[in-house]
Amino acid sequence: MTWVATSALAGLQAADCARLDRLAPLALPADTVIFRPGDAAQGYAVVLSGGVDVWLTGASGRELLLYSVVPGQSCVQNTMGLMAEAVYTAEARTTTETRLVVIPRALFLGLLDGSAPFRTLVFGAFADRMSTMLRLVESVAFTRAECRLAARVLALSAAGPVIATQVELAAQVGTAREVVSRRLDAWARKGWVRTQRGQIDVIDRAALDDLARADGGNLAGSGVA
Amino acid sequence: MTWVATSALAGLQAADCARLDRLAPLALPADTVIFRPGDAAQGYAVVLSGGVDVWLTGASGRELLLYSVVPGQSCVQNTMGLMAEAVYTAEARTTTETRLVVIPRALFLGLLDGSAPFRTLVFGAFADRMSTMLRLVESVAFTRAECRLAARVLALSAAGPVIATQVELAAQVGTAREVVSRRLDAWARKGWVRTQRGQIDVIDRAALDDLARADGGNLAGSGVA
DNA sequence: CGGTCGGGCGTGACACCGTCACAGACTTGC
DNA sequence: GCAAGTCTGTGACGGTGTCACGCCCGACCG
Repeated sequence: MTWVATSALAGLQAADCARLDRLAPLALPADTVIFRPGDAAQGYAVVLSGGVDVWLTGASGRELLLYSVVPGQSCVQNTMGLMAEAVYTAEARTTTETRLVVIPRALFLGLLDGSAPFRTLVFGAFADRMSTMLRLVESVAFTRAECRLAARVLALSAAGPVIATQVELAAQVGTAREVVSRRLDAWARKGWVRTQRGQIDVIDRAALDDLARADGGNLAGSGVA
Repeated sequence: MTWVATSALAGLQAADCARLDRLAPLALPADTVIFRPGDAAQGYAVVLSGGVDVWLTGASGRELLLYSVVPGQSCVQNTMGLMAEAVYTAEARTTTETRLVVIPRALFLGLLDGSAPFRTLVFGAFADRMSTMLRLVESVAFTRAECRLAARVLALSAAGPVIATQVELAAQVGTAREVVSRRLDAWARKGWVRTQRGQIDVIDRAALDDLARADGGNLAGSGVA
């Protein structure tokens, strides 16, 4: 039952693995809040199975999906908090039933000092997240909501029809529900999708893909030119 | 002339300091491009004097100031590149005459492995940047351009009148020049600022501060309510 | 079976924003 | 003083965020 052996931490030295294996994984139901803005970091969380979404919430209540943590990954927000005494500014919620291990602060810092492979892992994860955040800034700052929505719908449609309400989609791409409603309606009129309550069937994948790829900066202009 | 002694790296062990001191600082004129999107990271850059701004450029050519590197700090983009083999997605330019030291990849990785204080420094810097990026996402995603502009103008006005063109201000807050023009004009009509070509005098600091603090999410609504 | 309630959805109004196009004003260099 | 380049103002227009409102559907209940 050693969880370490099947995780990304399997490459560590035997002694370190043994220490980690003494930690008991947590089993959390879907939609559990793991931390909220203002909480202090307790430890380094590694997701073993399930999934965790990390959200940013604006003053007006609008939300934006920062990133999704999949099994094997950990949460940057944790890392930040442990390294720089910072406080969470985002909220993390499980998306499904999730098992995760929390490496306590002291053990985490000890491993960072003593284990080169662990350092590589943590640094790499951190750097990856940073690069994700950069792309996020880019898309939010320079891309139209319609393009972000198209990209999101495409991503969600990988496994059959998209099961999501407009409110959920709006939060995921950081826009308002009304915008989702109007865009979906426009796509449906063009025959790109079929919409029902809580579900979207993608019909013309290529059309949505074009939209998602479009810089989004000057679609208005490109229509004219 | 040992630059290390006067830098943030002064706390390292003597042997490491000596190794670092063998590196020759670079002197760069203002407005020099240090790296561009697509470049591979060469080393870990530490700014000794002057300043470096890091910009994101959208497909439409619009720009957004990601962060400013001040003396003593280093550039995350470098760190990312060194740790995760990533390439730059942003552009860095000196703002004034700048002295900086580039720690080559090998030496950087060696220090990371061997020196706990160096690790603390690098991790801390990285975590700080991450937190800056989070705030940036938040402001770009949830705050109106007018509020971001107010905040920026206030920040720049700390040392007397703001010397900047509308194009520069627009890039710094990630909006279009025309928006800057219209907002400044509106503020001027309310008596909050006085504008000249390339210069802005802040008159009513409190008014701008209110604007900058406003969530920006629902100012339209608050005017009505 | 009708009624109520709540969540999901559509839509009009309106202000803000990004883009394009263009014109006037100022600076600089000759 | 003139020309070129830069900085700035402005109108038009479509996309976006917010508010307000009403409809539809499923669930639950008497």
